[in-house]
Amino acid sequence: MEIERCSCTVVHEDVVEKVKDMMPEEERLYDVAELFKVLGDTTRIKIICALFESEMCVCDIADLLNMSQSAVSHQLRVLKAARLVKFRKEGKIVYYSLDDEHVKMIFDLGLLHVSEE
Amino acid sequence: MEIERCSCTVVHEDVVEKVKDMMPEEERLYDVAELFKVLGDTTRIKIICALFESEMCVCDIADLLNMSQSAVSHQLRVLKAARLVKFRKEGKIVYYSLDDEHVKMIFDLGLLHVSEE
DNA sequence: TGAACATATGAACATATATTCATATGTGAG
DNA sequence: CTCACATATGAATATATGTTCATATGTTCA
Repeated sequence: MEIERCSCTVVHEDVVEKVKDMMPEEERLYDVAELFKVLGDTTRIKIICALFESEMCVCDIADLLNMSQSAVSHQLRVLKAARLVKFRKEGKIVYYSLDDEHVKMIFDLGLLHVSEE
Repeated sequence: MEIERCSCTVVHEDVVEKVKDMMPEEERLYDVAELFKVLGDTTRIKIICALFESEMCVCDIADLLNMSQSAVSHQLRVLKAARLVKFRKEGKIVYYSLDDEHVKMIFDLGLLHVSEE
């Protein structure tokens, strides 16, 4: 028993077929969405934006954003999982920096989009 | 009475100051995060990806993604609010297409990032 | 005008997620 | 070894958000 999803009778089947062939794999699309989801949070965008300028330790970031150390650490974890930031340890201090060159480009394009008009 | 946000004593004040000067306005960062949040959903990414290939009506999209017309319409509303898609009406059919050239570039960079290794 | 249909929308519900709080881990200094 | 400190993490809570269901809007055609 099939669930009726599209009640419309006039579907442009040729278009749908053509598009279906061109669509990347489901998993790829999921991963891309996941990446943008990570970028889609004010706190994380601020962290990334800060790291454009300089590597920073967790305390620096917490101080800059006026947030708790814990909250920052949690978000750095998410950024790290998305391979957006990397870190180096110097004694007990952990310095975070950007892991990727694309991020700057993606961010700039995003900024451009929201800045238009 | 001030809430203690960063309990750390060793903050690199010079770095924090320098970064603070370089940070875009709070509002801009909020908008950028908002844009990526819109891109950060599987359904919406699929819709955008489909529209790379061709304009489509709501029914086409619902059929392609095997989703309800209502769910698709709700998501198109979000995409429209973010100025990512535009539409034209032809009788009772509404055709959606991409509103922006950046989106393709942003998407491709995202795809590149998640495709690496 | 009225029926059929494509799309939009509001409310409700279920799920995801960001921050807080408490605490654990790991490192350097004495 | 022990204390102080920078960071990480788990559980809990509050909030945001995607989909469904029911229904409204608007257009075409008879």
